[in-house]
Amino acid sequence: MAYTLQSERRFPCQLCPLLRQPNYRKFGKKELEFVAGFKRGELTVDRGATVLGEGTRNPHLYTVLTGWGFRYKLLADGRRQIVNYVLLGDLIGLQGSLMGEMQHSVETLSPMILCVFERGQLMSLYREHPELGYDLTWLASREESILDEHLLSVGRRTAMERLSYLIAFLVDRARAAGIVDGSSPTLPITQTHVADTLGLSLVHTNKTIRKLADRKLLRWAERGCEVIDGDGLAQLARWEGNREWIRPFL
Amino acid sequence: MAYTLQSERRFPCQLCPLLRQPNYRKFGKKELEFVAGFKRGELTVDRGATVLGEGTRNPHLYTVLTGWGFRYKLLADGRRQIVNYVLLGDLIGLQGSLMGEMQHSVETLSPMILCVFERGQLMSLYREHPELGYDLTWLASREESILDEHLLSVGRRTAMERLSYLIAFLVDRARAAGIVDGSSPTLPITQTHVADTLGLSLVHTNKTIRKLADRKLLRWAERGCEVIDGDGLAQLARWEGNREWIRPFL
DNA sequence: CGCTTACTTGAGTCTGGTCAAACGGGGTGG
DNA sequence: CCACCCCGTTTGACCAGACTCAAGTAAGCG
Repeated sequence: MAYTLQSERRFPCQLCPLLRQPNYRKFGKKELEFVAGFKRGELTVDRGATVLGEGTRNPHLYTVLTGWGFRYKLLADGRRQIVNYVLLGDLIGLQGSLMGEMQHSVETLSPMILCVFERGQLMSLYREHPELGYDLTWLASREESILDEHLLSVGRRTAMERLSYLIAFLVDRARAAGIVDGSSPTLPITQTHVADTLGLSLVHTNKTIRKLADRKLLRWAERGCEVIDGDGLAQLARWEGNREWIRPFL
Repeated sequence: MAYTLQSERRFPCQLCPLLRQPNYRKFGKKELEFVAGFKRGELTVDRGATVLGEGTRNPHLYTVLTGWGFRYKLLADGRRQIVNYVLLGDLIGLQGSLMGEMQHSVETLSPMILCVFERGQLMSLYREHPELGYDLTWLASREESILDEHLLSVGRRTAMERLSYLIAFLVDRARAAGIVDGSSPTLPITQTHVADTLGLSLVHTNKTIRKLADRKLLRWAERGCEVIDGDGLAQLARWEGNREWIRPFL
């Protein structure tokens, strides 16, 4: 696992790739300057690296600039539950910054570049740029509503519905983030990740995936899920979809 | 279902019962004045009333002054998932205020008195009192970390562990809110609520409750759960407990 | 070439679901 | 005052969705 903290920047804020995404909100000049000053550097990590660990106190906050990752919690005996995924523009470590200690871990699914911020400066953000403070609450609130939906899924949907929901959800987010192309986007996850997200065993997850593959709603590739019919999946899960037009980020 | 919006106030902010709770943070004088100005009135609702409905746009935000309630989501065919409970000092409707439309509903478990705020004035809160804005993010972030734990529970714990966790969790929150007394506090929930929280059927929930009752960890009363050994329950669930010292509120 | 990771598949088991019925308490209309 | 009903709880019988165990294949890598 290689961690690289760069002082020279591949993505100075003024050229931040997030600014070019159509459904990511724009910054005012002053805000952009403030955020640029807030930024401490960039962190590059390999696939499979742990960005933040449960129980730790990390002095940093991160925004995802490229790549995929996931948040999870463990029980003492190793049972794992993935609670959500992180991608372009998502903020990592806010919960730890506010409550002191991380209550979950974050691991990458692909190589990832992160924008690094200083925890300690958070309060000055609220003081000097109330709109950015509002945006942070917005992000936390959005996470909350995603978790509500996941909980509904794991608690009350059948295995088939859960799987359909998850894949539809992920492809929806990837589309909103503008990081997938064309008609059959591919998600960089393994069946083990799917199982640990849905609260199912690996074997049963595999059998459920086969059924959806037989129905031509998706195809399973090496280390990834190729989504053939996202709408069909959403429908099967009775899921309304994320209706999200413009989102903030830091 | 009776809804009563009172203009005369039983709880003027200066005498807010929340100010007397030891683990609820104190307000500065200016903040208190601001919040008092932010307050629009009080709402009194019966047990079983719906405070906020999924899909609606309510111009208000609420803080719980007395009583218990729960947040839930429904699937089209009526399957219900309770995602969390609300009690003293919890903010209801923030998600809807930020994202426009409520993505979940809130129903009461007991008569409830709520403090009513105006959605539209939220931004001025961030501008005039950055610390309060920070506190809102804190609250959203805490909700997020509770949901993470619930997800872990529903996804990866066994029926017995889930039940133990839920009861330990609720009694912990009630204690932190200072709304339960003595050694065997009683939670105002039915077995149907428990089932819909844990993602189990009512029948199986009942059988699991019987087992814990046989082990003398709890006793089931009329419409409620009397908790005999909260620590034993937490241990059985392998749950660490909420370590929360001081919390904010509005 | 051997090792590891990811995916598959079959067989047998078990946790938890469904169906059905019954009980007790509280409220209500006759 | 009583009969009835509804709600919440309880229990038994049976069923099934999901789990565990086990084994095997294919691809990628040092």
